[in-house]
Amino acid sequence: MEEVMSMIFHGFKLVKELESSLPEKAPESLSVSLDEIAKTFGDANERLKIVHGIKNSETLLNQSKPVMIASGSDQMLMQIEPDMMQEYWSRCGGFASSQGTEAKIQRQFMAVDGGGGRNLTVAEGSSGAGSGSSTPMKGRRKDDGEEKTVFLVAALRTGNTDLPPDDNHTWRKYGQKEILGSRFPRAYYRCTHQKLYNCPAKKQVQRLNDDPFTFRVTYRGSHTCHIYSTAPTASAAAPTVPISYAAATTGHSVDYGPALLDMADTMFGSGGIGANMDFIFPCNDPSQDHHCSRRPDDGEGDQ
DNA sequence: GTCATTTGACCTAT
DNA sequence: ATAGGTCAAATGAC
Repeated sequence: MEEVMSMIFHGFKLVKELESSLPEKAPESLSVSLDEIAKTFGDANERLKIVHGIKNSETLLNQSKPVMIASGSDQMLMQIEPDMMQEYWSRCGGFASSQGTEAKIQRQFMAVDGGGGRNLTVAEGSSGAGSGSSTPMKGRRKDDGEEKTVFLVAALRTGNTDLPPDDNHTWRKYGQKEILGSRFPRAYYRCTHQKLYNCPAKKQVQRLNDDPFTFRVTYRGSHTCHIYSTAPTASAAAPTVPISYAAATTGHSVDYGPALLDMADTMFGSGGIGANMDFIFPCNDPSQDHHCSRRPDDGEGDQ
């Protein structure tokens, strides 16, 4: 299994390298790079199937509820189980939204995919690249050009089901509102360190109408805080839920196999889109600024 | 006492 | 006018 993980992370590394050199990439060279990336994930996929005796990844999707990740700007795409989400959170310490070059790469893959791939979800809106504005304006509308990333995240099925999975950032709830046409209210969170570090990161959490066990989590803005904290996500309302526990209590598989398989499948194995690595492994990207991911023993509030 | 959550009011975009 | 997003006082937990 570690070998598969290694292959997949190597694939991500290749994607990152491609991303950074994209502007000056010749078409031939680009094609070679894409082939290499596709082969890496394809190999990982095949290896997974061998290791887990998997014949048809579709059946896995019926066994474990995935997490969908989408970009509000570019209508995309990813489906990952909660434990995988935790994995990349922990590796990257945060998330970032697409903009600029990454968005271009993404669109290229959208074209390759033809838009007919399975496991796709369409994110709301079509807002452009984020402005990162921290203008203290009340009641600003959701599609005002600020960057936005949408996740569909499986809720816990036992314990406190009101909590979305931990995302390695600390949030303070500042509002809740009934939304027209929605059975469930939308909760508004901002970064715990908003005041102290003027961190503009925010997120909204809302249950889906047709699936109360799935949260739609919308992230806006980037973390600019450079502090770690211990408070649990979305909630000081409950004790910190260990990552593994969160995954286990969802009733979903805690085995990386199916998750990685599907990830690879989605991206490359079955016409997936896949170049949106910045949604999934945004780390090492100097243009992104998430530094306030959680660390076990540091308490830092803003009040 | 400190800090997070709740919730009604307010502000702004549509 | 309405809906979505935010503020801030009240409240509760620790």
